[in-house]
Amino acid sequence: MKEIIKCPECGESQLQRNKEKGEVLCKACGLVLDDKMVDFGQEWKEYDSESAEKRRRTGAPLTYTQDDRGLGTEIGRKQDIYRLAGKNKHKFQRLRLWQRRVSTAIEANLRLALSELKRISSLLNLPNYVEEEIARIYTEAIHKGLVRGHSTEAVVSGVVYAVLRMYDIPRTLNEVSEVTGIDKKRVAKNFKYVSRNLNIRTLPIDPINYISRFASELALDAKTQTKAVDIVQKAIQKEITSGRSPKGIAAGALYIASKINNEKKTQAEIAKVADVTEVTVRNSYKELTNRLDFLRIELQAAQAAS
DNA sequence: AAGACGAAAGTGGTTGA
DNA sequence: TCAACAACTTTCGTCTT
Repeated sequence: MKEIIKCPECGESQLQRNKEKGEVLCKACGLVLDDKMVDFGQEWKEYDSESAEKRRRTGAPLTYTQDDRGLGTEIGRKQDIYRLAGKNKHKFQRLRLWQRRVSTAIEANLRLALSELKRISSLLNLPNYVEEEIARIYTEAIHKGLVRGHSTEAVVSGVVYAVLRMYDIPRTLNEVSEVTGIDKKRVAKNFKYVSRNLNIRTLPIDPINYISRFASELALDAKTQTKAVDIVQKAIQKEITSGRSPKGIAAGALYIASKINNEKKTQAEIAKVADVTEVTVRNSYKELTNRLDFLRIELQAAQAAS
């Protein structure tokens, strides 16, 4: 699947689709062309042979986002049934009985969880296949009895965040908390809970994942964004980043980059989109400039030029 | 007046005895 | 399990532009 469009910023044609983030970005200059893009091509991806095996199918798509996997039909309630003529009445009663048998607690819970998920994923602009993955993992969770004794919504929020982390989708805990209505701490708790019990491994967040999103929210030039990425990479090499919040690092790098490229944003503006305080931006900024010599030089040069 | 800076005190999470 | 600890937040006063 190759792109033939050229980047409007630098003319290079090395565009890269980033399905996870719903973005298209230019490899050369880092410009984000479309960050609300969702859903291209197949809705699932083969990550390993095992999950691919599970999801490969023919015929009507089997989907995890509907509790009966898209194959079922609701059978009407009693009042409706008794209005039917004799012959049909009997038939429908039998069907309803059958449906009641398969309507276990699990399915009822799934139904609730999945309608919640639908709401969440549309608010977060998640690609289809991510929604599917969340549904799949929640289904797994419920079959392992992880939901018992826990609030459905809370577990869903944990699974949502876990999948976002698995796929490097830069959404913060706060954002998940906001759309789910679950307290931030509980989201984090449930994230750990499901990760532990389902053996989901997640790496620490790479600050670079946040940069393109923050930069486009601030309407920063592509050059600034590239610069910020560069700064973060150097910072990682020097091991300045470990133990620090990735959001803070990304924010600090963006602040410096914007200063260097003469399109300075205030600490407050950056703090706002990065979802950290000004103080954190400040500390990160200070730490980065202290430890990375070339930044001091470039900042001085920028100041002299203006 | 707005922005940047930093001190002080409080919070929640991690770590190591 | 508890205490020490580092990072982050909130608040606020003071400098700088």
